[in-house]
Amino acid sequence: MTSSPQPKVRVRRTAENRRAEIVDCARRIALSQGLDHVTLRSVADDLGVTGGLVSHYFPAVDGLLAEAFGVAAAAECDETFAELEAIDSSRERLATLLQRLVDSTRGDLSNLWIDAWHAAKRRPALADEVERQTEQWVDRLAELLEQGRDEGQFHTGDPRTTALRIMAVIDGLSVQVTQRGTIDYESVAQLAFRIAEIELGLAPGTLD
Amino acid sequence: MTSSPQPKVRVRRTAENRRAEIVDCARRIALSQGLDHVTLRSVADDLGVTGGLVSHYFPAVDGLLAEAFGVAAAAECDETFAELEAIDSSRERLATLLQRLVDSTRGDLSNLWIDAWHAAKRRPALADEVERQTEQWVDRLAELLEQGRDEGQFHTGDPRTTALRIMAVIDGLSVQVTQRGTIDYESVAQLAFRIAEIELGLAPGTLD
DNA sequence: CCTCTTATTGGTCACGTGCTCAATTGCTTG
DNA sequence: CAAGCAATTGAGCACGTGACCAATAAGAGG
Repeated sequence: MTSSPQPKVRVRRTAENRRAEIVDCARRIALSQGLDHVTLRSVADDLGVTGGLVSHYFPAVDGLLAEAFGVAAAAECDETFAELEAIDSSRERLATLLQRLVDSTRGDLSNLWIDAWHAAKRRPALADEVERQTEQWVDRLAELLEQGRDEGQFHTGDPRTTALRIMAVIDGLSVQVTQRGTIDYESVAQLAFRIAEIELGLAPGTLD
Repeated sequence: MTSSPQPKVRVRRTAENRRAEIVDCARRIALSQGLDHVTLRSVADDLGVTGGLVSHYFPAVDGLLAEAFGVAAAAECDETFAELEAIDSSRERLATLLQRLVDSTRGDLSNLWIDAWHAAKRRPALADEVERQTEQWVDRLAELLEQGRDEGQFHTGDPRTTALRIMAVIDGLSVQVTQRGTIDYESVAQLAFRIAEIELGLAPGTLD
């Protein structure tokens, strides 16, 4: 029994919807298979459309990669800080933040960031987005620290510098988890808490 | 004036020599243009030979990448620790080591490590080499710390854990310098010294 | 109902990648 | 000097990539 030649059912969407769908698909692929696997054809195939259509919305892949990375990174950042709003104490907000960033199940995101650091060298749009998302994390963390300082819970000279340092440790941690899995992970994860405590003049163990 | 058809002057080398030459060329390209640019043809062209010849010595590029990265990383590690041998005090040895790792002119190496972290996901041989080189750094640093502890200069529980943490900060620093250049670099660089001092029970500023 | 915009197709092009292989040619050894 | 081994060539294959473009049809507006 041969199927009768199916008359192409073209689903025609609004430009807005289609574009969003493409970005979301790219984001999903980036998180599950790596940023390298986000390609005109992989996205098109996944969506059941033509490569040319993806090209229509994103004349250069660079733009698609940038946007896919952007939404993925921004989503994590937004979610994380949204969770914190329910917490009263600045100290506990920071503790929760670190706890989340140190979670070894964050592997997908860690991998994504490493992919982005690597690919950004030859993709200007992605490089811009990486910088933007990095700024976002540092700024919001610095804001949290400043708030805690104003409440008298933290003692830090420049909140931004401290935020920068904490994020640098998180980056090192990302490398750790992607390269060696969870081996030796605890040892390094504790470093994040320790450095935060020291930078903020807190007693050891305050943030665990 | 057209040059007369040069009768192919084939330079025929011993297998050993040629192999070493190939690896060295790959290393050079990896450091100057990134690991991605190390390809059968790029190496072959640089050497004035055929792609097939490179393939002859390295049946799979994975192996070539691994070896190129290996020699580059090992060279830095060896040189670094060789420099330290002339120094008497463990404390000064560590200070010099950190000073060197924190140097922002280390950009080529930082880039190489990031390339390697990224590519290792799909290249088993490279992944092994990355692990090996990482071990190498951690082990030798741990050895230095242990020695210092025996001399009564450092106070650390587990030297290996401390070494792991210091190297994690260096990794974070590598990301910093490759992504944002030297902006905010000093702030993060100091973190390396600070964390080392704290882990080893040294007074702040001892290592600068 | 007709028209016009544009989302969408399908096919193609040029390029770079890793890898293969038979055919050469230089060197070494008997 | 002859023979054989192995370094080296040169050409080609299969594949995946980003990009391009003319043709088509769905939907919106007059």
